[in-house]
Amino acid sequence: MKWDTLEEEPCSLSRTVAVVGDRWTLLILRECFLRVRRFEAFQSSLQITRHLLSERLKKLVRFGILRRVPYSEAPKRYEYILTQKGLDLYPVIMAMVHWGDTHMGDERGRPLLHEHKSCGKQFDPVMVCSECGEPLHAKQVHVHAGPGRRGADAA
Amino acid sequence: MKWDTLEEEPCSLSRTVAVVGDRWTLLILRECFLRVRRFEAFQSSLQITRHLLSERLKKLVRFGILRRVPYSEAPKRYEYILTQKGLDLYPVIMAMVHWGDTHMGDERGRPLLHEHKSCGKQFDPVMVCSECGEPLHAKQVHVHAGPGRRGADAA
DNA sequence: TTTGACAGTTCTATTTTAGAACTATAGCCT
DNA sequence: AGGCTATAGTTCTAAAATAGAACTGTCAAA
Repeated sequence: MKWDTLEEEPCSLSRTVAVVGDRWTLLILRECFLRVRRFEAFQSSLQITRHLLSERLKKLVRFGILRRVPYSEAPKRYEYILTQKGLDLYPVIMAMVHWGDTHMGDERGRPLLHEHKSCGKQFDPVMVCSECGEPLHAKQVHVHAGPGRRGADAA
Repeated sequence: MKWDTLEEEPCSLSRTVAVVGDRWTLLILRECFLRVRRFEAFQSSLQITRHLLSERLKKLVRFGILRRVPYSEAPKRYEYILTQKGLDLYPVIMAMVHWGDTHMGDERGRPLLHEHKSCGKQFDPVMVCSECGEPLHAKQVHVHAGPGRRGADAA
């Protein structure tokens, strides 16, 4: 498959996967949510090659997930900050973290704990229905074609 | 990075990414949630090479996300069915779908609509705090090290 | 006995990624 | 002035993963 055309498929998952569906991009986003913003900081905490880091950051900027903001004029230096579009990826990251906590843990317990500032408690993320507020389960969901769907492939 | 060691890192995101953090795996899981179960069905709807499909299915079985269940004795044929561990990935997939709907849509509207059987309405997935029920936003969450964390890297 | 469906495996060519070295700008120290 | 360090990249080659196509094996139906 040509991954550049994936983002044009009539499937929202494909389009998302085209942008954030690779290992390094997801790990870079994790760092972003942990307030990492600079090239060297990403590089040293992830051990990603500088080449790939450079490329992934460019891609995230191109898709409007990160903004490249100057923080020094001489020499010109930039840092990478999540846009609203990027912040909106939080549920994706948290859903993955929670799955990892639940199914990939070891005897030592969770690597990270999350505290909700609003209520002060340690929490888990729960995905609910926007209409009735009940937790979502795959079997309770019926999928049907929407307006953005041509006949072709499953989406 | 050796991706085989990623699953042992003290970070739940890394561990999840090690298993489902590539393009094809995520697309295969989409098909699973759309009730696709057989090799030929995955292959023809995804246009994935048979080689990679075979490999990814094996990996998903190895990690306990899919079960390989015989549906014909002669000739021996199998289908791939989500386990509970696999079903638990639903929030990950739905979070990605929702982000795609929100940020990667085109003028034609959504490719797919989701109806919640429990309440009968078309819905969006919303991620909320398990303790107070409020929608989660990155800025309202404070992260701190848990018991499964050694000093080393960000997680 | 030939065709077709299904579930893979095997092969080569292309693309991506890893790993290391290199470039460029500028501040700071002596 | 000359050299060291910090930051943010780029460039190069080798190794690994993926694409694309062909092949294998089992069995049923025509």
